[in-house]
Amino acid sequence: MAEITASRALPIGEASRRTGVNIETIRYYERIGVMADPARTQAGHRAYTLDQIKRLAFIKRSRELGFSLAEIRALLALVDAGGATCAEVHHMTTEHLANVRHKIADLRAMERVLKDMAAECSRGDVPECPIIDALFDAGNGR
Amino acid sequence: MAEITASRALPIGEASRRTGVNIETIRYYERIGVMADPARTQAGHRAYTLDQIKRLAFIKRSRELGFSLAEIRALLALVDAGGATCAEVHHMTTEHLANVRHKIADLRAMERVLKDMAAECSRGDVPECPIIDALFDAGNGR
DNA sequence: GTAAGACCTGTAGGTACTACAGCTTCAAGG
DNA sequence: CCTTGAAGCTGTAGTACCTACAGGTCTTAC
Repeated sequence: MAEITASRALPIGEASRRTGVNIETIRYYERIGVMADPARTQAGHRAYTLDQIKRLAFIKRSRELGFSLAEIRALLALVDAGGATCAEVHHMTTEHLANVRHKIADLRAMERVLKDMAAECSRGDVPECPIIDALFDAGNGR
Repeated sequence: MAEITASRALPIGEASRRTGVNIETIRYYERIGVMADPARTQAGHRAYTLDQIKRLAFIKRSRELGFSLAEIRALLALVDAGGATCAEVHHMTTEHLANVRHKIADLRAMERVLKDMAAECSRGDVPECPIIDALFDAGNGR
């Protein structure tokens, strides 16, 4: 539907549908300056070009990969400056990758402890619980 | 210092030092009702008992394991009610564990994609970057 | 006595949204 | 032509979990 290039300016609802980004979120991105202000119709409705929708999709994709809006802003600035060298982008990506790996390590440490705690629990209908004890004692044990 | 049991009421700074919880955070926990209001000195300074400090350590430990404050509130309510059955606590823990594992899976998916993107990048001093392309195209490709 | 440090309250900011309220505009049917 | 419902608009407030002031009081050590 509306695959013909003639459809130059799309309303926000269509932008949302095409990118999967919530309408309120699109307006939020505009407010904080991650998305440039789009053109407006006479009535004041936002009118998006296909390029702007591509940009929105870029943001979405980057968010899905865990980039912060600040990082995305920097990536887009690199793209816009034209002088986005591959090396710079690579640097940002590997930094972010290190971040993600750090988070994974943290979560895996949590996972281990939670698993062990749960394993020691009788699941019984009794008031004594080794999980609660563990939660209390770890603070003490230090 | 002050290791003798006679030290019954400790100021907030000492509570912070003993638990590793930031002073402002302790006050925040009090404000939102996760920590009960402590006794006060004549001057209005907070005076913590060792039990309250244990409770604070419990919250810290639980936060480190990724429990939300809402979950911690529920855990503490179970403890306080006295009827904290092991089964209930076990249920909350395994639910949270599932949550943690889900997050790990998400992050690992991110990690894979980021790693692959970075690997395809020449790191060169050139404006064409496969990372940027990937970020733009994935949104399109759907 | 005084000066540094610890404590107090209350408010604002940060991140990334989401959800209203209360209004205007557009599109289609009767 | 008019109405109705969907979609759009602005602006504000709420979510989670803190953190960081500002501007004051109190305690402690010299």
